Amino acid sequence: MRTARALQQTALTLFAENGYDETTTDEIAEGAGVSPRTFFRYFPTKESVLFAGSYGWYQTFTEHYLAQPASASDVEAIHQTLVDLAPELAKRRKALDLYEQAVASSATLRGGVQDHVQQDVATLAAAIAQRRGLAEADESCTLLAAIVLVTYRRAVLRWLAGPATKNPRSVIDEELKLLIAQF
Amino acid sequence: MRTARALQQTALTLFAENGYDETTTDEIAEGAGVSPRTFFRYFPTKESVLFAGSYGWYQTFTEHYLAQPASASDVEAIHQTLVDLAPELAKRRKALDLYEQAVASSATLRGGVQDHVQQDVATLAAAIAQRRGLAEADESCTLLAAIVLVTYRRAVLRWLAGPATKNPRSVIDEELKLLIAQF
DNA sequence: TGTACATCAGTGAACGCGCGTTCACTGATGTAC
DNA sequence: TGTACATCAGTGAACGCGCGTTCACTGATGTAC
Repeated sequence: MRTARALQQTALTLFAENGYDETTTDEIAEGAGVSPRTFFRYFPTKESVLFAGSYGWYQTFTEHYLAQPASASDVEAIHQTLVDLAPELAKRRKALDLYEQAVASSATLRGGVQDHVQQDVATLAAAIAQRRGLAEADESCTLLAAIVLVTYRRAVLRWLAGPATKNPRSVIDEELKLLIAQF
Repeated sequence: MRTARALQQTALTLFAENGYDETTTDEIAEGAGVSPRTFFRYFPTKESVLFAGSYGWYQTFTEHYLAQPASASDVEAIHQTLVDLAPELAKRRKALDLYEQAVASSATLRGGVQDHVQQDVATLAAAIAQRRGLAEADESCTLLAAIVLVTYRRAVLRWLAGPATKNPRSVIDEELKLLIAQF
């Protein structure tokens, strides 16, 4: 497992520095101090080394979301949940920054990200449905989930683009405010 | 140019039928009745054969959008514009259907689509800014553009999933209604 | 009308490259008795 | 304490595959004069 971690770290750094397409699996293996063949012992594809271990975020989202007071509207509850989780986000800033640099470097990766986002939309939609007292997510829940994720992702990218000292909370507040003001 | 068209048509059909990753450039060339080498005379990459010629939509969008009455809100004006262009959309249903089947078959393609969507977001944001009397798009314009495109893409996919006889307008109306009801 | 030349769509062959697979191996660590 | 065996991380070599490139060519069509 130490080797797997080393491969992931090396890959993340090289992808961010030199670009995903410009980085070969051989280079990653070399950087991690193992033979080229060993890479494929741990990761079935080149892409999977980047996405491994990026789960769990939206599970904790669901927990916090369902704990919001019933008096809050859906959008208010989502907003408050994102604010609750902002400190957690701040902790992961460095890794997220490398990750987004890697993603920015390659259309292939953006495809993979999109697939993960679709998963997250489904998770979020299920949480919204549950809070609304529905058995399962309908089109309305899914639409809201998709919109929220677009907005949230924008907030994260804007936060990463700014100074490292800035709190993510203020960007999240601002983005949500912009969202509500559209209607 | 006849050859280019033949390659595009063949590619679209093969991608939709057998999947993008499972289709080789050699097969496309063979289907179009030319040698394998000829494919790369017309398209620099395999991906580009799918995206070639999918421009212009958002230019006509901008025209119609700016012609909406000033009394309409941004969202109302966008809604009306999409309704205006619905017949145009209906005409292209067959091609769009194949295109979306192809996209659904491959993560690589979804990456390319995402890049095009980002272009469209910028175009749309510029149009919104213009209608608002701004010199250039600010964060608010870009956010609205991104949200609208997510919503519109959902509408198109839902329309394609339904019976071929159905008018896209009703799905667009419904989706926009769902959007507004969230706030 | 005929000759010379230019242009341009399409071809053939060979190759580089990087991902991912297959098969058989080494060498360290642990476990049974 | 020592021997036999199992397990498992990591390796080496060779290969298939498909994208995309490079270089030199053919053969049809058009144009100049």
